[in-house]
Amino acid sequence: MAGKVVTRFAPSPTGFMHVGSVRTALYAWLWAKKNNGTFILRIEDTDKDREVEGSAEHISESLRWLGLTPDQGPIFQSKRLDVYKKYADGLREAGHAYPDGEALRFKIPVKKRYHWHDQVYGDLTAGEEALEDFIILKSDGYPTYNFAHIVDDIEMGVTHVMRGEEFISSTPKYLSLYEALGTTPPFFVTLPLILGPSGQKKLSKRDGAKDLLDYRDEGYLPDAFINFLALLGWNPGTEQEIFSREELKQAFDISRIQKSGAQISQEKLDWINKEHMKKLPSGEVRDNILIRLPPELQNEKLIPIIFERISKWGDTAGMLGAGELDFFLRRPEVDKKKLAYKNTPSERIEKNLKLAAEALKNISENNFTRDSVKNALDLISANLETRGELLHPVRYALTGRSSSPDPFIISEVLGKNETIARLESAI
RNA sequence: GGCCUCAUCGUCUAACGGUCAGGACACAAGCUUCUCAAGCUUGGAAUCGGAGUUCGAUUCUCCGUGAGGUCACCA
Repeated sequence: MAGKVVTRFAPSPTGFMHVGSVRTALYAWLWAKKNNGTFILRIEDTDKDREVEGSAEHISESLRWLGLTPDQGPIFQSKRLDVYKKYADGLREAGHAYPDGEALRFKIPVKKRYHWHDQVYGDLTAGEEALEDFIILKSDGYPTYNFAHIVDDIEMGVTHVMRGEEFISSTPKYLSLYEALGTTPPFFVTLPLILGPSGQKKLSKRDGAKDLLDYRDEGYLPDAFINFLALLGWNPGTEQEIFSREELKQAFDISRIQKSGAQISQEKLDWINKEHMKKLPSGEVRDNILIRLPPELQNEKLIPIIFERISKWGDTAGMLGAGELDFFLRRPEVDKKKLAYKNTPSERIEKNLKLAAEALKNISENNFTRDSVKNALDLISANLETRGELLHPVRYALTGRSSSPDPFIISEVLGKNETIARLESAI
């Protein structure tokens, strides 16, 4: 197509952003970036009754988190009342609008059936039933959405209008307005709905849609979140699923946007997030985990143990909350029955624990590492029927848990003295 | 209800009218392990139904069915 691509994201400031609206923003941003175009943020604040204080800032912050930086904006419609007035006057003078009380109503020139082309849905049609003379300026002087968004899209040179499927049926209104204004409509890029987790309904706040910033606070990576969102209603046509931001810009294409609604899946999001986490430099992993650990657990050695078990930073708190790391903080309570491995008699368990303690005492304090502990214990278990009858009681004595990371690394973290003390306490 | 849109594994999805209907998440089993996690391997799992067009329909057409959207001085 000729000319520069201009897209916009035009939310109304009526609350927080959820996944559905962000996906629209993402696609508009991707398309603009892919084409070296312009991405505009426009706040459609023309309903002062429904407006929620702070939500415009909240929207900007959400976009900032995801790195969907607008090239222009935020532009507030409430500050452009003169523009709408000018257009409205023009329509009125041309006989395309007439007063209705304090309000101004658009006069539908011809009630007819409209056929138009959508970049995603193909040829669409909607009938005269959608065409009643509609309000363009409200009695309070503010324009309606129907009018304001079209004026702005014209004024701002928007080339691709991206929005949800719910706007298909009102498109005849827009087309008749474009006609009356003597303007060629932009490309319509209608996006499939995002469905709530419960079932088949459009995602909404009532349906349990989460505030986007909650995802940030749970410790998802912005690039992973974008990756996940992009794949919800679009696919690259290849089997690649993990995309960097740059790769996404390259690969994204309107022609591969899906028509049917997509249900959001936390599992897939977590998986994608983990895949992105694995690519992070170790310093970043370290910082993100340490910052979520209490002072007593500021230990580098815990990082790989935790990293392996989380799919987002916030899961660290989950592990803490579930007590999975308590044994690093204090000596566990040892239940004698749980010390046993399968049917191994308690005398054998006791003997094995003693052997373990003896062996570990022979390791020097500054060589008390995962490897040396493992070697020492391996020598003992080589003479046993199963490694379990040694390793299970050792692990349980150290942690008080029936499942945990391996006892070697735990020993290293606890240190020689504490490790041996716990073994002896269990004996 | 009128009008509009959509329809492939549980979920996200792939397949110029010709594929054993592919991949991923999730799930299950096995391997590895003392357990957990991770990793590797394997497996089950789908074209909504009925006509038609065609040598051949997931794919094109029609009719059903189902689901969703929309019918404001809300966006």
